[in-house]
Amino acid sequence: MKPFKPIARQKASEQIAEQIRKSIIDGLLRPGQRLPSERDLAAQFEVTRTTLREAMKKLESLKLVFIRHGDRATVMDYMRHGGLELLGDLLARRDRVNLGLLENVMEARVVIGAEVARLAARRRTDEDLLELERAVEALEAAVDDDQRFRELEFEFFHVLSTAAHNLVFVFLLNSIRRLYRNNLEFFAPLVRDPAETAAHHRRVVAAARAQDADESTRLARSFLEAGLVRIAEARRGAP
Amino acid sequence: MKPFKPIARQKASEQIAEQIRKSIIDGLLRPGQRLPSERDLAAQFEVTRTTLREAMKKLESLKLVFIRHGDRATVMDYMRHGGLELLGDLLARRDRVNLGLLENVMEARVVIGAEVARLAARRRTDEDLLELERAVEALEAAVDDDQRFRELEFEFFHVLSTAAHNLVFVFLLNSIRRLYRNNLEFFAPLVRDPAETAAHHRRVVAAARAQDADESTRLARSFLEAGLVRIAEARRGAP
DNA sequence: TCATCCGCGGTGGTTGGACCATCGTGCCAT
DNA sequence: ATGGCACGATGGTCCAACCACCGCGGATGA
Repeated sequence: MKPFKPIARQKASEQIAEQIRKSIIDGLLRPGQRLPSERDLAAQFEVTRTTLREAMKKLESLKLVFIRHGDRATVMDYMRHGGLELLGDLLARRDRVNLGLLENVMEARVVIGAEVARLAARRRTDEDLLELERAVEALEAAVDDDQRFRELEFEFFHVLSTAAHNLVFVFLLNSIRRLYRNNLEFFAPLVRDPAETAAHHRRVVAAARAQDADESTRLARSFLEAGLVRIAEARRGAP
Repeated sequence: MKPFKPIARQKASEQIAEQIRKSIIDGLLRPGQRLPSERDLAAQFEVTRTTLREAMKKLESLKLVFIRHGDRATVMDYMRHGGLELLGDLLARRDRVNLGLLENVMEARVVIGAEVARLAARRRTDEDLLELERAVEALEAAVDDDQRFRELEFEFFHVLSTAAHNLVFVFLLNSIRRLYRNNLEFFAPLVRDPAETAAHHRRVVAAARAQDADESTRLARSFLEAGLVRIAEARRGAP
């Protein structure tokens, strides 16, 4: 199908940020530890301070380092300050941790998805309902194109979270979606028959139409829990 | 007690990022719209490109703009790509939205907190239990110092999420904690009697000790739902 | 005529070097 | 002992130039 994938052009500052990020996540750089000065680091990486600084700003926004004018950067404890953006990095490590983490993601997805389905059924406006219909119809029309189907399923979840009228869940699902997109290989066990999936989502929309919150919750929960089980099985299958 | 609070020194790049960020969030800059070139923007803000660029990188990491080498930055749709970091900005707007958003946050907090309590009761190791005891004891010892009590309660939640052995919830609560810390005024309705709070958390620890997941969930849920009610009441009280 | 190639202007990415602002420290005067 | 000051280290900003990439339109050739 698509034997080639786009090459990853990476900016110098990105590469530097990545090196330091890995060092922190792998524990080589410990919380509280102070990094060398920007001038020193720039010399070590053989780039200008400008470029080095861009990398540092990135790490700062990930809450991996704390930067203060007049003092050197110090490593932060990402277990206490890190956000969901770190999941991608943690997932990509090829050791034992990642499969368990994958299960963790699905675990969270279950409770979040169930709640979103509940709220959507309870709060959806007529307009939301139209959007849901539209989204699920698009889904049904794309059962033969895996890649397109996947994108449309993302779209469906977004519409659903919008119908739930809770921005927190919208943003939460944005983060999870990004994680999913960037790590399709890992989430492969989740894919199931598109037609079956579309039929399920159709039932969720029906529950939303009927404003049946309990049914909507139940549907979403069972669907997502099935995914969790698949991930867990895949984990035990190849640990 | 503490009549003075630290002044907020703000870097030029921060101020610029903030201006653009607000323009995007307020809808003045719409998704898909292309920003002026870095050179133009730098001239408009009367700073160097270096500084302007730092601001742009910040916006990029917030998923508010998309930057590509050789082309101008384009505004992204934060409803589709934004993460939890945006909640702070959305909350701070003084119009009607923020109180509803506050309720949304607590709503999410309820389901997340309940699940964390459930998992913690089920998975806590003996070591986790020791940490929980330690955390709740520290809490009980600080019932007279509101500020310290608040910090220790954050610590308790962190320990609890660690005991749940699911990194997703750890990071999730990190984000919520940051939001809470940066917007204490808004969350004021949540504060209740420290002794009462400590007693409740003590019961959660007891449930974790007994590995009684249902009881743990019930406790956390009722506690957090009470908070949600307070927020909702405050909203109706002063809309 | 049409498709391909190529160059050019606009734009983000990087460089090098200078200067400003802030922090911590230790010396000094009071 | 206390407060003020000078100094060195370090992050923040400035400046000017050049490199790398994108889009497009005109030149080229079948």
